[in-house]
Amino acid sequence: MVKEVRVRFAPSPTGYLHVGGARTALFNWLFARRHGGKFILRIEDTDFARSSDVMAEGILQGLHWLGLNWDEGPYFQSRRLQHYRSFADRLLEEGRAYRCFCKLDDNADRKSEQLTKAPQDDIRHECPDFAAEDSERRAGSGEPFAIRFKVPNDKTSFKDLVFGEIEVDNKTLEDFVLIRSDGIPTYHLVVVADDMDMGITHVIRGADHISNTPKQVLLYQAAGSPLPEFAHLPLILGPDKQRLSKRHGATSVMAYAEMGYLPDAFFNFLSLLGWSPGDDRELLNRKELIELFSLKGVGKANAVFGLEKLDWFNSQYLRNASIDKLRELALKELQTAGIEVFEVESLDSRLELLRVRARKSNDFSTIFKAFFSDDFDYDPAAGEKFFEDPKLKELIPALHSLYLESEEFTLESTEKTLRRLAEQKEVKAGLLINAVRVALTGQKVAPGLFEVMLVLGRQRTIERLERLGRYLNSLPEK
RNA sequence: GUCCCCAUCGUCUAGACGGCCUAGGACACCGCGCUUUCAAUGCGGCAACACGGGUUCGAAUCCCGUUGGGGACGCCA
Repeated sequence: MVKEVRVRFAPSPTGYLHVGGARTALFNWLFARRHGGKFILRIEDTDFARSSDVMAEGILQGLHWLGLNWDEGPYFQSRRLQHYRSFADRLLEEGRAYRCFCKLDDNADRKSEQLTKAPQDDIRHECPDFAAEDSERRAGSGEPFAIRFKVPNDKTSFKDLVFGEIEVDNKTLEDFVLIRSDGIPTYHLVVVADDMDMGITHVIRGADHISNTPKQVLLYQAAGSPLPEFAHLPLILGPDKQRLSKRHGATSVMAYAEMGYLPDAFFNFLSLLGWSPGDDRELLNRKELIELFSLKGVGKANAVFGLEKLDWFNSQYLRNASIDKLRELALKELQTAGIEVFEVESLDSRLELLRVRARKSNDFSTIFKAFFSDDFDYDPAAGEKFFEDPKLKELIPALHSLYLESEEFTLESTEKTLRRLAEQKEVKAGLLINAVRVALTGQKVAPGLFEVMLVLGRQRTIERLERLGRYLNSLPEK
């Protein structure tokens, strides 16, 4: 019997769930589902200063939105502090770690210093590894200390399922801190302790953790524990190939939810960032994705997060959504926008007309507002372009009365009526069509005009023509 | 600066064993058709193996170097 696959997503609640984190969570989820394993959620909140419950909540919300349900957790590291202490104490006893009595301030600016400092071969921590008795004595006297791991003089390597064999000389590793002087464990210690405790079989995370991995490998070895499999995912960059940041616009997953992207579309799009099924398929639902997912399909090169294709995916999902789903989406969007929808009973026919044209669900409350509410404005640019002709002042009322009086109101009849009028008045049908389009939809682009009429109904069509008539008359003479 | 990693169209990518690649698909873009507009759709087009050396009968695929990019170097995660 093969060991059950157990993977985890371990965000730190110091920010929202961002695109990169979501992709990591997504791959972990896919991998777990593919292998019938467990997807575990763990909140890495040992940085008390920067962590917050609000952020943790936001991350959970983002995962929910994407449909990334977890099987265990969320575990909060802040509630497991005792656990980590004993791990560190054991390393201390075994002489694999030592107390560091350096003053905190001495190290505060270490980072900036390091970047400007001349190259140095050995970046090993300067704090002496005191003799055991000495160390005990100082600790006993209440002197504050941190616990550092004693990096052995050797080389450390591990196999990465994506990047292959990676080896570093331990000389390039500092004696990193395991327990801070305030007693709180650091990242390296807690990840390893938890991953061991939770029986994580595959550590799937961003490539920014590659250079952290040797330190963690050392910890596994010190603990005498077998290594999990590691799989590092290439990073997601902004269009300028720089690390994705607020400069690039929205990086929070929930921001995409608010912009009107569908979770399924976002899910699909994200799945293809850094991974490929190996063939040309792109529109893949969750079930297919689960079946197809493999770490072998993960590429090594960083990927740029580009919005055009996301938009395309979204429009595809909008187009293919069931009418029930579409209605739910539109209603929700219109509600949040504070738009009161007329004739909800006949909503579906309008949605069917719009679905191929919609790119985001926000479109329903913006460019397609006139299909749901009588309270809409003419797009100024559209008016400028199509209301110019003075003949319209006569034509629109004429059309209005024709529609009012005609017996039928069908696709054919409405078109015939309009075209005949244009012919009689010796104007191009386009003149009327364009103006009427703006009258009915407020926009210069819309679905086929006569379909729009039908879907709005005779009554509304007439009312809107009337409205345009009044509007034209209110316009100052040229 | 040091260490690690990466490198196919503008973007996402296909490309197990080197020959099936005059490098495929998708998005975007540009034409044409359809058409009352836009979208959709049909057809067509533009567009890449970073560079230089090897290895080989043969390299996008292997090796080395160069250049470029990214990541990591915290008592952050």
